[in-house]
Amino acid sequence: MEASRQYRKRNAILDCLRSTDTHPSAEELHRMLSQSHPDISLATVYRNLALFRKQGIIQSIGTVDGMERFDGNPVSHIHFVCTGCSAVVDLPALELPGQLRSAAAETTGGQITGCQLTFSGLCGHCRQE
Amino acid sequence: MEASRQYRKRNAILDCLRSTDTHPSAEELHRMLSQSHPDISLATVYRNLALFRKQGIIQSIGTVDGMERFDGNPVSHIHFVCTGCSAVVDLPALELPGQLRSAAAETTGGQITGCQLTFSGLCGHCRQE
DNA sequence: ATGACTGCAAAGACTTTGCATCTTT
DNA sequence: AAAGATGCAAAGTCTTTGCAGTCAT
Repeated sequence: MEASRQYRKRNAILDCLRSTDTHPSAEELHRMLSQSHPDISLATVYRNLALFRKQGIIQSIGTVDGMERFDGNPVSHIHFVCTGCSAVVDLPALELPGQLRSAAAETTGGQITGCQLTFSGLCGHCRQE
Repeated sequence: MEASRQYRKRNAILDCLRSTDTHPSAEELHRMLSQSHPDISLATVYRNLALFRKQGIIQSIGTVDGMERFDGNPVSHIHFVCTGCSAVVDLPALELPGQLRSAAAETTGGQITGCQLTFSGLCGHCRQE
């Protein structure tokens, strides 16, 4: 399709982020993309990540070890960050009580637009070392 | 007292952080301290914040607008971040259900050492603009 | 003297931006 | 021709670090 050709790299970035659960940084994403798109620029990755976030189709889960980490799933959910290897994993089985969110909304005046819950600790792999 | 003279600035930094509820960045803290300690260096602020955090007597509440923000209260608690002015405030009335934490511990293998919950939205002041 | 803390400036790391180029319409 | 996307390199920010100087023991 002609129309999509203009966005080949943009789409590749989004697809790549969506196809992984490692919550990569821009640089990690760039490294992953380099295999299929050897000429992709790190600046393009940064630019498109910023665009996607502005569009609300991805989310940033904050800074780990000085690097911003991204999640292709824009829906708020709970994460676990390993303090040893900086891995970030989803905890899909857990959910924040809606009551807590509404309590926060009440306290702050009713304008909660986002929330982020992150647990931290040593992952199973790092625990063995 | 002689012994404390060596730590005058270190203590001043900790006191300053503990005496505010604005969750300042290193630079904001430095600005605040400049009034009472005109010769204090930004590097000293950074160095001591890193030390305090390693000691566990303060905590970082993450990066807001590219700058790390600190909390003189080392006990984990819930925060609200304004997406307009980047203000960070405590929500002391709220508490994370212990059940959620234990569920996370179970899922990850029992090694949860920290957690951080942050709500975001527009603060009352920014809402009026 | 020795160990510890600090200021200053340089270095480092991550991210953003300007500009020319290339592609698509 | 016009609009949009990208690569490259430079610039920008926040943070850390090396080193010399100072203070306390």
